[in-house]
Amino acid sequence: MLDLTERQKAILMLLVRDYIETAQAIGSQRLVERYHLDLSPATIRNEMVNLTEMGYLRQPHTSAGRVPTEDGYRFFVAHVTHPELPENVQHTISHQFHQARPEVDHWMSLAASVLAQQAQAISIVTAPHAETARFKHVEVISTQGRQALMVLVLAGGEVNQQILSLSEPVSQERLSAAASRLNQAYALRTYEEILALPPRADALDADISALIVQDMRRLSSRVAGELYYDGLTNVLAEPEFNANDDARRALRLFEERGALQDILTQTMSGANLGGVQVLIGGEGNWEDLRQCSIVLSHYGIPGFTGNIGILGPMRMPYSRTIPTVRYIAGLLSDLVNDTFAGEQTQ
Amino acid sequence: MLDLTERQKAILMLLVRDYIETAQAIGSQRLVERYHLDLSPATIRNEMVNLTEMGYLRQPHTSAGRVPTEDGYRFFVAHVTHPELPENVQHTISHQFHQARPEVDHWMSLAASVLAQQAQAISIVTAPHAETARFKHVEVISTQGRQALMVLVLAGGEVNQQILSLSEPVSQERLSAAASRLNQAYALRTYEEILALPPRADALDADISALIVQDMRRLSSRVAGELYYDGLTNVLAEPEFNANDDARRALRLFEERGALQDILTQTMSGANLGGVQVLIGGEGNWEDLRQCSIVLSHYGIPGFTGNIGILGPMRMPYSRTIPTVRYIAGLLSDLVNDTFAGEQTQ
DNA sequence: AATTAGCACTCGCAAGCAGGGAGTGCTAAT
DNA sequence: ATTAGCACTCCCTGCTTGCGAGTGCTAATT
Repeated sequence: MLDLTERQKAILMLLVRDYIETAQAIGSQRLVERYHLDLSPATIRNEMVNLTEMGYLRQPHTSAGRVPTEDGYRFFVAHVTHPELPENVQHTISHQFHQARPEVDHWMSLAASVLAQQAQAISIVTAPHAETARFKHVEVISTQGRQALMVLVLAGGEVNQQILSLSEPVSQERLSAAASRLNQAYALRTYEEILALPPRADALDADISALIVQDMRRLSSRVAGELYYDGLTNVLAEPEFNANDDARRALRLFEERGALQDILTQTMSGANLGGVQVLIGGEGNWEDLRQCSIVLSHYGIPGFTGNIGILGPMRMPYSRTIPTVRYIAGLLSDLVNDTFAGEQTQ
Repeated sequence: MLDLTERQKAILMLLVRDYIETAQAIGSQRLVERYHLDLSPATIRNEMVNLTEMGYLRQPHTSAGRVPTEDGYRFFVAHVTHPELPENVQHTISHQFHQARPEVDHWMSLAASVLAQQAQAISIVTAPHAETARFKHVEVISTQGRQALMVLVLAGGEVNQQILSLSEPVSQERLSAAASRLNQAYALRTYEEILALPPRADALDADISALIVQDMRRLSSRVAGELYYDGLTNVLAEPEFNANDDARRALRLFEERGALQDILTQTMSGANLGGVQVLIGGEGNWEDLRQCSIVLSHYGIPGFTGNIGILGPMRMPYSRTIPTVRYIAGLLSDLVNDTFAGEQTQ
């Protein structure tokens, strides 16, 4: 990447651009014609040989045009200018967006749906997730006999419900009283802080408390909130995924959510809030993504963030996708900021 | 369907069975050989002509074997015996199932995943949903400034969270007091009953109350609880969906959840609790499902039910799928019964 | 020394064609 | 009523062929 001449760079950029548009191997003559280059095809060919040797291009077969390699795409993404999204697109998106009902999960699925539609690919959105879970509120509701439903709300609005099996039937009054005592005692504490407190004297309180701690521990260990996605069918239309079981393997990521968690963690670990990360061809780590790219960004406020991104074919219109992801991430950040900022900085 | 001779019926059943296994047009000779019929291929051919005229079979092209029509599948499903699931499969399933964590949403996604894996198709599960929403509990949690998070719990355990924008900042104490008053006043009422009560005197109470009613109205109008599904990639492996955009159209149903709601409503409206409904080829109503079949069942207890089912190619091993759906529906019913039965009958 | 024209060569792809095979419908014999 | 026999249909496969886009190399040009 260091030793590319200006001309090589120009050729590479044009070629990748053209290939992204047309999905066909690009030949020297075609390149000269489409972009009115002041060079002969033969010269282009010589440079193509160089670029191929350097690993930026490859030939699907002898006597075919050139196609970008993963490194070729990486170079392209690193050097292409990502324009601001056009005004009218920004308006369309923000308009769709402000029709959201005031439920957090509706925001998320709306963001997923708008992004999928804009990018014509699979969108990935995770709900905002607090880095350290803090207790906000618990409610225990008797359902029948020894069963009760525990609703645990964390600071930041994550809600978790769970069935609680008691050793004997307990009245709603006693359950409410216990919840109220715990609310008092645990307000805004982490599960570690709760564990450090003296154990609850009352047996019922202790049971509920144990479940709270177990729940909070599990939520703390998660790296992201609930997953939303949309646009699966967009990607099935792409030529590289037709009749190809690479597509199946990539889609299976969504069914084994663990894998996706891994990817999110590893990719976003070093990223700062505004930055968009691009993961091309699985980067050698994820075999199932060999044909795919992922464009990912954080959103939110420090300590309370989610992820938003796109999964599509490696041949993806990055110069459009990246600004789109960035723009919608910005909208979500604003939303989180308006709604939750106070709580985290208290 | 009335006027089929025993022999015609036997031929039709065998042919459908064979086609489901092999996905290839079935010829007369093949049928005789595989099933050692005591008839000549010519006789079979004559009967095939009849069955074709009656609309149970068709030829992909002249001089090819026969393939079932939608009516052919319907006949098959109506007349095939659905054996009990083998003991060991039952054990496997119920074992996987009892490892569920005690959260309702985990049950649902586990059911979806187990079913998808067993049937090698797309599973559909909706969370249990009360026919009439009854208020159980509300909690209002201040987040920052004028924003608050309202958590509404319905009898039956459906939980809904929503952002509440107040006209001015309100302390957590006042919010809790208001919630407590409303909990007292609205316990186990429907939204119609709440509307019939005298309006709340306090302005804050009235605001929250309005949101509760709005939320409950929306939840009441829904026909099913939250949707879970799994196994999308199973179906992409089927030959009829390769490089075929019918597959895309069918999968898009999951992204436009409205369509799926329609299907659930219309299909299950008349069905009783144990009964499994089979929807073949979209039944003429859903163009997008022309190539697909859906096997659906209710589960739950009267007044508090969900749906569970399978979407797969029309060429589906019904005699396995149907018992599997039935069995898992039974498991879910037991679970709902154990956890929530008391509440609904109170 | 860099660029380019010229050219032989490679290889995928589509079209065309032949042969085989599975399966059919019809007719006549059983 | 059933079946053997048979001509016919049509898909599928493999093979050949020609075409075209594109390459790499060499020698000429600037």
